[in-house]
Amino acid sequence: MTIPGHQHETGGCQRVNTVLSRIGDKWSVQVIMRLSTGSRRFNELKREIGSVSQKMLSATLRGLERDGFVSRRVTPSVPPRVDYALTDLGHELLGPVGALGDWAFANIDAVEAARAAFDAAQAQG
Amino acid sequence: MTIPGHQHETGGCQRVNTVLSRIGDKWSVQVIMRLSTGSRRFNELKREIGSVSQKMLSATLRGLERDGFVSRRVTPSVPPRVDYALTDLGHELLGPVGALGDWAFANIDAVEAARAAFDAAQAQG
DNA sequence: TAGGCCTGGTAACGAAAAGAAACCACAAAA
DNA sequence: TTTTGTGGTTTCTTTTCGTTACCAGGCCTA
Repeated sequence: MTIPGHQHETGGCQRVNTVLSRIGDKWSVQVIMRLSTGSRRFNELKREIGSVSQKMLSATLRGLERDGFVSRRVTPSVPPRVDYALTDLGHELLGPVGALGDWAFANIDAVEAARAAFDAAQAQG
Repeated sequence: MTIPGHQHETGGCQRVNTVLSRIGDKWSVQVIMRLSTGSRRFNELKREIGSVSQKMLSATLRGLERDGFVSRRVTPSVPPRVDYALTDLGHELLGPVGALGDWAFANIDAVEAARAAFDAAQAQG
């Protein structure tokens, strides 16, 4: 399979998917977008995002760190201080992710209208 | 929060996330990419993707249909024939999704190297 | 005529992941 | 002395995922 205008084909999708699944994770996107304006501490991120649990935030940050998108800097004070920031790779990722976010933002009304129409058709049908 | 170079801010993220989470789903991306070259029947998609279960494929297609990205056309023959195709909105979505896929494809080596380095550091530390 | 295959799904069940809440050590503040 | 805050981990519950079996109903084969 070849996607028109895009150079990769299906064979590479297994490896690419491991990257896309990270980006698709809602917590990862939230974290990346917030770190785009500067580094944050663990609880700063938690407070800003609000609805994320500590467990999922730490797992998300570890995943992003493992993939090389986020750096983790520990200051061994009391209480301990941990700062997270985007790496260069993370900043590059911000380009296509931001474009997707902008598209979603621009088309959210169309999507929500489609949802409402679908739900109405289901309820009536 | 304002993302540099992007016009949306955090307040809209709840609604936008409902769109991004759909894109993040690996089955949705697979389906969208395969439908980019033309319409497919249910079992054509199932055979091409290979690893997807019927349950998840039907759930994915219903979600994409609900969001207005995919159209579903039923031909009441025996056996019944159901064709799925991208809508105009689905084709538009292909742009930013393809860009993200290209970025992931171009940077997969960097990501995998970061993963290997992280795993090695964990095993040794 | 009995059995198996094809279609596009749905129902039931076990496994895996996500989410909520409690707990940790330690120090500063109240 | 009780509370607050740090960055998590552990435990338990709920939600989701994946596998398997099953459906109708006409086709083909033996």
